[in-house]
Amino acid sequence: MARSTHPRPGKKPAKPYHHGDLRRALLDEALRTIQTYGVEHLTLRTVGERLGVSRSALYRHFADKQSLLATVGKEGFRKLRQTTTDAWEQNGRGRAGFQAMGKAYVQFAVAHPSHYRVMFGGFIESAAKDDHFLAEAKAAFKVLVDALVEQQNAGDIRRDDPVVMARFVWALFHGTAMLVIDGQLPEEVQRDPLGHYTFERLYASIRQETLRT
Amino acid sequence: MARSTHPRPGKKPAKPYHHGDLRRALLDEALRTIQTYGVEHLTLRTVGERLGVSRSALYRHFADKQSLLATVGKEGFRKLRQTTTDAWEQNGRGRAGFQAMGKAYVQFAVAHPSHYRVMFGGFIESAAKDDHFLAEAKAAFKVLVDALVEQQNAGDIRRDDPVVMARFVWALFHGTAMLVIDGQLPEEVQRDPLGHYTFERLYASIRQETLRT
DNA sequence: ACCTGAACACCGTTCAAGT
DNA sequence: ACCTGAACACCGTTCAAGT
Repeated sequence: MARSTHPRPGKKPAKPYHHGDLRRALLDEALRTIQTYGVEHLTLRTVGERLGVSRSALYRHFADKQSLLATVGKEGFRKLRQTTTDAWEQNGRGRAGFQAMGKAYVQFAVAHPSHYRVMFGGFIESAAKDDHFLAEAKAAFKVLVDALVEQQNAGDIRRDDPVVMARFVWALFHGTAMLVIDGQLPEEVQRDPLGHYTFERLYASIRQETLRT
Repeated sequence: MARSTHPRPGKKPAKPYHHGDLRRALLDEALRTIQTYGVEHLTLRTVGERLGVSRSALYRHFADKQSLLATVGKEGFRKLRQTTTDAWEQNGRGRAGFQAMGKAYVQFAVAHPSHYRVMFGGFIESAAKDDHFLAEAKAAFKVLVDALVEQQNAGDIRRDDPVVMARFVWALFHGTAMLVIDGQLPEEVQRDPLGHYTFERLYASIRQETLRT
């Protein structure tokens, strides 16, 4: 553990300067600021100050503010993936699991509106969306595709191209989430994010029609 | 038409200082900057400079940057309303008109992504959303509701609460628009914004089922 | 009534210098 | 290797002063 000589593979020398893990601390503090005050109020100076660190210390760990933001967004996609996966698996998959997944999706956005906006709101310039970011976003989308494929195999829903179906479903979840956190939907809808009606109509549109022979 | 004596008590003295209508010019220039470089690159200084006017001249016409942005957003809702109304009316209403309306909606977002983001992306703080802004947003939504009611009366679609239906449809349009302008959907989808599949599934979910007696 | 110009309190980012 | 502190070129907003 006392190794301080390492060419590349070394990422964390385990012997820090100020913090145990300043990079992690910066990310946490940034997220905290974003959640509390919104992305537009996130300043590197305050983040540094709050950690008792110079405002330029951040540049040891991130290329710039965009890079910090991209990492925050990336971690958002990971959390979103986990919460939707859990909802799907812990609610018996199938139709009930799928509904739980949709609710979990929208609820994530409602619970972390600013974080969700960082992921989708155009704050991260495309130049900053590195491979890790894109991979994480893709993985979150794949959860949806997988859930659809499984329901297709169970004969519950239509056998359309699952990726095309997933985009359709995603648009509905995403649109609902965005409208809710933008305050465009009334209070009542905020309490029941992905409402019964929405899911009923969604499922009606993708379920396997019983063939009339 | 040659009236320079205007209806409402002294708004524009018709005798300007620098520009014929600096307020209008500021809005146009702001929108131009937003469309070209994005909201996050909009600075009052550059807007002023570009119009050959001091950077503080703006404060004669708007309370602050938020107020300018709110007006830009408000005008976006008006344009959106006009384009969707036109699509609906010029395509024979009914199912075809409704599809045209959906396409027009998403196409508006694709053609003016930054403008659309100003309207929905949380750039305008809720304090800045005055009555005019909210009224314009509401009016844009009403177009959708009206189109649904008309289709209900024609017996084409379900007789659910039209406002609830409209929210459902809106979420789908909005989600599609947002995902497209965020680059989350592949190129092909960008060229055909509200794809055939999406509309097919949407209409299947809201159309009036033929009753089997 | 409308606009200017200087001033203020903020930004993100860079870079020589410290340990 | 990691961080500091001063410097730079930017912001939005205010306000006395000009016409």
